[in-house]
Amino acid sequence: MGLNTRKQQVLEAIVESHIITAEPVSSRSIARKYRLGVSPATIRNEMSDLEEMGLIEQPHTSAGRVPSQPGYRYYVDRLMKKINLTSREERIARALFAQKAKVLANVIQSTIKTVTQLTDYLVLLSGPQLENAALKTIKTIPLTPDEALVVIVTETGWVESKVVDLPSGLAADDLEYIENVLNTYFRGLTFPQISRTILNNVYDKLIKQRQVLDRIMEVVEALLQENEDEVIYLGGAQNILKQPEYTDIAAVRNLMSFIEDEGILRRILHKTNPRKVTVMIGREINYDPAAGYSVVSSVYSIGGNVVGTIGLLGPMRMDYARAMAVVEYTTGILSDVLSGDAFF
Amino acid sequence: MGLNTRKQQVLEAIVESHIITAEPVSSRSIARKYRLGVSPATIRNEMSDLEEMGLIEQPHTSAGRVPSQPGYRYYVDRLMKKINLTSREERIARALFAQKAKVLANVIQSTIKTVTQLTDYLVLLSGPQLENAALKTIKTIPLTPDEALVVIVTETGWVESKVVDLPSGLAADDLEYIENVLNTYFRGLTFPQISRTILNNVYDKLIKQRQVLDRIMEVVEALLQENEDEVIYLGGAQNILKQPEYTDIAAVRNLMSFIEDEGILRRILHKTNPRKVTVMIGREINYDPAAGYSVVSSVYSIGGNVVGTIGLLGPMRMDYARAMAVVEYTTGILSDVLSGDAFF
DNA sequence: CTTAGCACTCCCCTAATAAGAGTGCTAATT
DNA sequence: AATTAGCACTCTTATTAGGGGAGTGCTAAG
Repeated sequence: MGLNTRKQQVLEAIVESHIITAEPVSSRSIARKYRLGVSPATIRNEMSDLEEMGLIEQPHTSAGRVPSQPGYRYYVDRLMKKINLTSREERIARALFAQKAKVLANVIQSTIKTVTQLTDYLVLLSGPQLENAALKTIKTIPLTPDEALVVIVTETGWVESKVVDLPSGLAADDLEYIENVLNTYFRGLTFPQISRTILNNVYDKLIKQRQVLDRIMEVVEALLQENEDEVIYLGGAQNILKQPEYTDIAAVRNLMSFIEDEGILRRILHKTNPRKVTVMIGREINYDPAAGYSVVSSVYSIGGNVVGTIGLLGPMRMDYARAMAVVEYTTGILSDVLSGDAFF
Repeated sequence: MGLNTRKQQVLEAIVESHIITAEPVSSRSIARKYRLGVSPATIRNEMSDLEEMGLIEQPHTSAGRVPSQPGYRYYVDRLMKKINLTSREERIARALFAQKAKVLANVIQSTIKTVTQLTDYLVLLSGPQLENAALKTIKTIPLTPDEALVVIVTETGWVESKVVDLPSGLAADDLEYIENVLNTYFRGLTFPQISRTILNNVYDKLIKQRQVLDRIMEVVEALLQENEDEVIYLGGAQNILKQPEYTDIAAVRNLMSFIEDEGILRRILHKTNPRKVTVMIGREINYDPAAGYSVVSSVYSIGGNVVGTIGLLGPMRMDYARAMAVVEYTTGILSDVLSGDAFF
């Protein structure tokens, strides 16, 4: 779509104005606020052309224009200038990640908190997945005669724990012995490697304690499983009520009902391009109830391996430049924190 | 307030009808649905009296009547019949608690999930607090040269963990030695006992590793602190949109803004009577923005010690009987689970 | 004491009207 | 040939007015 300079300027003005005001944009307001050096009548002619091209549309005969989904797409791809967070905002974001603890729940919580402070959109957070992390230590802590806590530590400093049931009549020594064997055989391996290949090997050494081992492997697998199922965490639901499109309850309900479907959210986040910040606009999301929304997302990684995604969901009228800056920056520091290259 | 039988019947009819319909109740609808054997005119006379007593009120001259805050109070205290959950509902609730793991995050999550499934109100959950739990084991797991995971297990099977920074140049032996000393001295004591009395004692034994000990005690105290600050967890925010009073966005915003203030929620839950299910109606909450809401709450305990509260927040027009049954039942099984008397 | 009957009040829905914003077209201007 | 001033036209939104209806309060009769 080859647009001459002025058409581009008009489209840009319409998108940016509508992002701010959430109202249809009139020719006169463009002439006033963006000095294009032409009269409203000229702008009206350009608008008429842009509408014919499908880049903008008119809510009704005598209203201003609103960007269409292709219009936003054109804007994001060709007109929008990339922005960065202010150094103050970057400081806020870094401060929230300053904790060293890499317990899943903590990291998720601070990430969501950070991102909700930086935007008024709904935050979608997937992962992090342990799949590619190498095991460092497995520890067991007896709790009761028939329960023990299994703690798993990865090379990347990731800590997960879970309570397991033990078969009755298990000596304390047994547990310790198992722990030793597991540590010897599994150290340095990733979880898929553990569960797929070496398992039989270890079973031989531990025939006596097979039942316990089974339980512990169940835990390891459960942890993996959780990550394959990839729970999606949500945040900022209050925030999004600040957006003017959610002034009637029907819109809120519609939003709520569709974000309750985790499967959909997962599918949406999975469409994120691992190599750059991804923007999905309206129908591009490919899911009817989400037609009025957009998602800006970016992956984060541990030591180069993608482990999760941060997404921002908002109305199509999103501040794309800002949303992109936020997810880019937060996935960046999250990757650093998780990879252990923290710069604090 | 001595009400004759018929006045009580009329009040009961008004409250129960309004709880169901959310609309003002007319004399005629009472005569039709509740067979009191009198005409609407007679009921109107009674209503007039009830209004004079302040138990019901009229939104406007030609509307039916709506219960007032004292009216709900009278109903809850004197008219309402206590109900129980159906056995099917009880099964649902128990199933969700069937997991053995007593990791804080898990218990909180299943509790909230359970209660949101049983009601359409907002769920407030405080605690559980470790304050009164006796220590069973402290374990340390080295992660990196300068970080370790500290795991604390209580006699009640409670597990908490946190990552601590270590001073540089600490030998692995040191950590193990500290662990031993701590376990020897602290086993069986509650956290307040630990931090208040014995501390100096242990310090003598561990002069060499004082720095590490300081760090570990910081963690113990942080855990206590967290519980003194008593985080309030929320659930069911979507649920409450089902209530007809929240069909306009202003009501939703009002609700949202006041539940964002954790201090208030904490104060409200703290007013729960530890010996029975507590109902706070409208202005009884003693907080202006909450004047239109009610809270039904009940505490739960570990081995007889109160450790937390479950509350349901909804419009004044709440189904009190049901809400009371829900919090009573869930705090009951929660106490059992936490005290280790699980009956599964 | 109860109740039928009726006037009265107030809400809520609908239709009608006015005001306003913005366009599209035409004709004049550069 | 492109731009623009001017104006008629359209559609929305806000306001007002009126009718219908629900429900009460009062009065007088049972």
